[in-house]
Amino acid sequence: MERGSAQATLAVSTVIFALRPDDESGLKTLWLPLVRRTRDPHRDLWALPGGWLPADEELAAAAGRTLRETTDLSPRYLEQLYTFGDIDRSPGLRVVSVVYWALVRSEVAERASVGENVRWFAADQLPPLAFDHNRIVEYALWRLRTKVEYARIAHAFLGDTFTLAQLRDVHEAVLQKALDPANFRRSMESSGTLISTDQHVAGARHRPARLYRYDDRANEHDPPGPTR
Amino acid sequence: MERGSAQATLAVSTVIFALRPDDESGLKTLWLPLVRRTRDPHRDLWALPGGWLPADEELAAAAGRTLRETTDLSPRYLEQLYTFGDIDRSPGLRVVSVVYWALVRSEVAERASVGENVRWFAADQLPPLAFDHNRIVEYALWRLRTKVEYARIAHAFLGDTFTLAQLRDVHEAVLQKALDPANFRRSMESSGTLISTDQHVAGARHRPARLYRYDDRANEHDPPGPTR
DNA sequence: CCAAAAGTGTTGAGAGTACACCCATGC
DNA sequence: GCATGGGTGTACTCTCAACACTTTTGG
Repeated sequence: MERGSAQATLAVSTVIFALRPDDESGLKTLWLPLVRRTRDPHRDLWALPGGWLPADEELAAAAGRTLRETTDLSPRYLEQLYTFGDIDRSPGLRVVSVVYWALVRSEVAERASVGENVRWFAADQLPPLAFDHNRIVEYALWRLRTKVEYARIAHAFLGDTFTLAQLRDVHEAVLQKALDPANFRRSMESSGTLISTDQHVAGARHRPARLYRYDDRANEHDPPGPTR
Repeated sequence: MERGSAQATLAVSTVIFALRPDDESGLKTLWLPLVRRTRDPHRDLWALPGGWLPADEELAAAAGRTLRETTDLSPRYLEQLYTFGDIDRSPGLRVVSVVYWALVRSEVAERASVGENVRWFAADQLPPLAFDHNRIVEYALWRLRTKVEYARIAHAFLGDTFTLAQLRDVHEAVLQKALDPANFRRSMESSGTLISTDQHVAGARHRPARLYRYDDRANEHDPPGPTR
């Protein structure tokens, strides 16, 4: 097996999700940051953050780095999504992109740096993007919504402690449907991933809500993923 | 974004599963073909079939081609598994491998070509393999066993028509546990992926079993995968 | 008739859903 | 008090596992 002369080029891109209140409805929806391309191909179109893979950098590290470079944020969740490598996905050059998807904290994303060439978009109202990036985002959205282990995912959008209402808000925003508060409480309590604290949130004109914490030990068991 | 000088090299490998009766127990178990490395690194160790990615070949096509080259078989199922790219996974050279997993027909795999440098191994009794290939196979096994849409997968191991007992055998071999025939029948019948034929299999000293066919239309709906 | 697997019926446990209802707070 | 969301109780449906039972063949 000798390495052939004609080679494909390796890139790493990241789909970064955050939860932000919609400007009009106020409901929380999924947003993601895109970067404006400053050169051809697809100059001036919006695209996923990413870049060529340096030979001395791990794949996930490259994804996390481009995430920090474009948003000044650190990922709370980062996972490989898929590798896209269609021959004609980039004009002229054969580019194979290993795509990651990441979740970042909502509140932090509010004050995240946005410049002329970085902008946040509502995930389901994207303009036409460069390359096959619309398809990639669609697939990332599908993966997010059909992911079984919601526990880690929902937690990635929240702070260290949170109320069940906040957690339910996250689930509702991701799943795009209302959840019964009573049943949601029970299913969370029986999932074994939550630790109830003694703290409560006062200040609202109703009964104070108890604060919960995520149980990190819940991760130690099952995940037989590719990275161990 | 200029392409850096130091580049990683792209390879495509495939984990190929077939169902064969174990030599001793006679029970069906998962087997996979490996190729012996004829050069360094890891000369003489067994490894997954694969090779460098030609710039003019699609990823899945490269996976299917190496499958045919090593086994003379055509894949009945082929899906991208994961992309492995740890810096130190190959000594000396930075290699990023896009790994696919495939299923082939059991009976056909029986008479598949095996030479000095190709051999079939029981999937859960592998020797130490080259590179990180043990880890890759482990992950492929996990994906196979936790895959939700068993319909397509189990069908990939069978012929065009099959009895419910044969289909149940496949499920039992993959899941490594016995299934209740009555309940299995009902769950299959209600899944909407089977078409019952009027044919029956005679010759056994018990009631003849009806033959079923897989309903290809069942695939047209849901799959929002990365490839459309 | 007998063994063996095909195929049917029935039951109970558990998960998920809908919804009525009580609790504690700010105003 | 009253509105509001936090939190509890309960009944209903549906899925699934367990298993008794009937059917149809070969020997």
